[in-house]
Amino acid sequence: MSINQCSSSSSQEEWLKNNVRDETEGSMMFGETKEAMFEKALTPSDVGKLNRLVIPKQHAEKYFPLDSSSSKGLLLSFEDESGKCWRFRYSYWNSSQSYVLTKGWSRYVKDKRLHPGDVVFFHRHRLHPNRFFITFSTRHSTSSPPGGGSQGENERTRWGNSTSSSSSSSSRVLRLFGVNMECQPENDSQKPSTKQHLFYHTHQPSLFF
Amino acid sequence: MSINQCSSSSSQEEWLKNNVRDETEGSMMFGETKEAMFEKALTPSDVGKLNRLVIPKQHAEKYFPLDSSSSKGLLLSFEDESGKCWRFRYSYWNSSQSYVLTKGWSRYVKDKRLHPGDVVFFHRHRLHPNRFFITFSTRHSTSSPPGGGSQGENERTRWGNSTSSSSSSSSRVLRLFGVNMECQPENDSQKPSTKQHLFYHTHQPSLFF
DNA sequence: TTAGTTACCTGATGC
DNA sequence: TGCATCAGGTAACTA
Repeated sequence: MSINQCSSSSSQEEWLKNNVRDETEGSMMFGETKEAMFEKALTPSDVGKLNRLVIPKQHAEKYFPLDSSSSKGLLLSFEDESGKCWRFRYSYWNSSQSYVLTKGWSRYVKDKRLHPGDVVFFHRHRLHPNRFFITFSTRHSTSSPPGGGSQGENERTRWGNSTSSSSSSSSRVLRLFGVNMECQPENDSQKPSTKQHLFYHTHQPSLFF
Repeated sequence: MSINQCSSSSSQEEWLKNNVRDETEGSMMFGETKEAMFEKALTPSDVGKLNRLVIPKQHAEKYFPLDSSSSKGLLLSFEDESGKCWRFRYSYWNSSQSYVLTKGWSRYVKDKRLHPGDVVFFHRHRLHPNRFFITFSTRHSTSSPPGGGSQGENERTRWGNSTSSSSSSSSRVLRLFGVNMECQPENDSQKPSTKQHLFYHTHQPSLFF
């Protein structure tokens, strides 16, 4: 049913090569392999109980077009900074005239501890445009998680209070890390151990492009 | 499409004979004619806006098995305490791995004024296992309906606060009455005039087995 | 337009 | 513990 699939055949070496960092400031260059599609500053609804991410229409129609054969929605796969595969149901809601990621999205939000104001980035492979990538940056990086659960501490981009749903020019960042190239068949295995609602702490470095 | 049909050919006498009461306490005996299948204490969702009854999987698979030819669901018919026929759509929801009664269920809930904690009983005919019966008991029987609409006043079983979805041992009850053996083609004719939410009043004796 | 119906989805829970 | 179940939801279609 899904057109794109997270590749599970790539060697770790290949993946590292593909993800070599590029620190060109103010651009969305990713060496030769990745191309930025768009990013979105997360709204409270995007990380709340609605379990869905609204994708700005302009980007959705450009990068994830739905034709009549996929009017019921698609299953899209995205690799995260560790190479892990996340599958999201993608569809169009007639009632709100919006494109959304639904099933699977809430698991991602929880796993990454995303909060309003955090930004998610969507990229694709230059040579294989159906191979997608997702990463994020946290809005604030000064506070720490109470349990010391932080897995990294790189300071990164600062984001203003803008609530605009997308932008494509203020990105810096770009780092390397994370190595597991396995592609889990499903993402059910990662549940956060607590249900704390501590906003705006940095949880992961999440820097990889 | 429906396999079972409420019988409309039985004489009233036959029906009365079949429903002779059996007051054996603590058992689910029903004379010679009816066999208890299962019962369920209704949850708020079972009587709320979701318009569906979740049937515990063990009972569903035992008594209402769905094969490939009925994967789209079945129309099941049940006779109530008055001999009236109720038809419910019965199907399996892949997403939640649950068996449910959908279409028709909300009409039954409204007609019988069912509330959370009330218990519905499902039985079948010993000699004709495709002939099903449904009845219920109210959780509390001390208060009266506001409009004085009670059609009977037999005190019955008391139910604890158990929220377990099913049980098969705590039943007493068993009475006789009600006589109409006609099987209405559809149940659209009985809509309650109000949407009151007065919990736990006894509405009907609903005792007939 | 609304209510009813179908078919999705998810968190909590218990084993 | 992971997994199966189910109570409680949502979105879309339709009459």
